Amino acid sequence: MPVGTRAAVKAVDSDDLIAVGAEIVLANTYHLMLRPGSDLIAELGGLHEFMSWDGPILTDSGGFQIFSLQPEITEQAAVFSSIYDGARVELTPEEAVEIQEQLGADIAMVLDVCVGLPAPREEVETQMRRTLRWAERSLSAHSRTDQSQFGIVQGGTDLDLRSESARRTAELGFDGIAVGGLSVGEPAEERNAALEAAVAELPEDKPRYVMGLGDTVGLLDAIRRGADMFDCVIPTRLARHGRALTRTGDFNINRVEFTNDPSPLDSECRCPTCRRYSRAYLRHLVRMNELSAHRLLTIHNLTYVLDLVSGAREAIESGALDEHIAKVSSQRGNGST
RNA sequence: GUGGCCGUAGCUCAGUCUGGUAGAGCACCUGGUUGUGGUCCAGGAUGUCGCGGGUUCAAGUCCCGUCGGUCACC
Repeated sequence: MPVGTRAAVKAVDSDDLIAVGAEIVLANTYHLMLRPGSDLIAELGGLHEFMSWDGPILTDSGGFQIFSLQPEITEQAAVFSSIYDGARVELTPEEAVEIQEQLGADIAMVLDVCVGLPAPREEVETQMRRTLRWAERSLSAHSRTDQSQFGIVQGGTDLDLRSESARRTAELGFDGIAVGGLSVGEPAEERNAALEAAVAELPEDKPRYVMGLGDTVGLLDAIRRGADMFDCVIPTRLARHGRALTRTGDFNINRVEFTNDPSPLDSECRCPTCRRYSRAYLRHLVRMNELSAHRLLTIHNLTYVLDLVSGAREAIESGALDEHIAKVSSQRGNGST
C-alpha cells in the first residue's frame, strides 16, 4: 500500500497510482481528523470521493502517531497537541473507530500503542496489554458492516509477548490482523523472530498485515514468513530524497557517476519514468530541485515495490517462492534498503 | 591622473588593528531515513591567502613595490 497520510500520496495523483498498479492506498486518521476534518470529508461524500480514488482505502488509526509524536497516554485516550496549532487533541479508541467510519475507509485499523525499540520489557508488556483492551473497545464501537476492521499485534521483540498478543488479538475475531511495532529500531533478526512468533498464532484465512515495513529485504523476509499486506513510506520518501530502488540495487541518483548516464533507472522496469527518462535527466531534475523529480522518482519507486510483491505473489501461486527470493537477492547483490 | 576601499576554498566572506597549526556558511562528495513535514542527521574533500621583494625565529597579518577590481574627485 502506498502511503497517502493526508489523503494524498506525496508527489503523485490517482491517475499515477493507477499507472503504477496500486490496488489500495493508506490514509491516516490522526492527520485527517485535524485537517481537513472528518466531518468535512463525510459531507463531501467520504474519502474515496474526496480524493477521487475508486480503489480500496485503509486508514491507519493514529496509533503510529502515538509512537512518533509521543502524546500523553492514559487508559482512556491518547492526548496529543496538534501538529498544526498546538491545540490539545484527545483521541480515544472509540473516536478512532468513529472517525474512520466517517471517512468511509474500506479497512479501519484499531488504535494501538506502538513502542519504540529498544524498550524495557515492562513497558512493552504494559502497552501490549493496553492495546488488547483498546482492541476490545474498538470492536464494540465498530458499527459499519461495509467496513473491515483490523486488530494490531504488539509485544516488541519479546517472543512470549508477541505470541500472547497475536493469539488474543486473533481470538477477538477481527477481519484481519496487523503486526505493528516492528521496524522501529530493532535488528532484522529480532524483527523476523517476533514476526514468526506472531504469525504462528494468526489464522491462515485472514489477511496478515505488517505495518510500516517496506524495504526490499524486509518485505521478502516477511512474505516468506506468511505476511500478506504492507505499507511503507520508503518508496515515496526515498524518491523525494533522490534515492532509486532497482532490481540491481538501490542508489542515490545524485551521485556524480550518473551525470551523463543515458540508461533508465532500472532497465527491466515497466514504469513510465523508466520508459522515457534517463538517469542523467533525472539526476539533473533532482539537483535542480525540479518538482517533476519528486513525481517521476515516486512513480518509479512505487512501481518497483509493487512489482516486487506481485512477483512474490505469483511465485507463491506457482509454489516457487524460495527460488524467487533467491533470484531477487542475487540480482540485487548487496544493494541496501 | 590623484585618492579611498577591496583581492583568502567553486561562491559569499571572517581572520589583518595586536605576527604564532588557514576558517565559517553555502555549494560539492559519500552514507543514513520504515503505520510521512518535501526534512533532518552523520561523515568527507577543498587553498600559489592576487604577484614579487623586505623585516622577523616565525608573515594571510607589518613594510616597499607591482597587477587587477571598484568608488570618488579632476
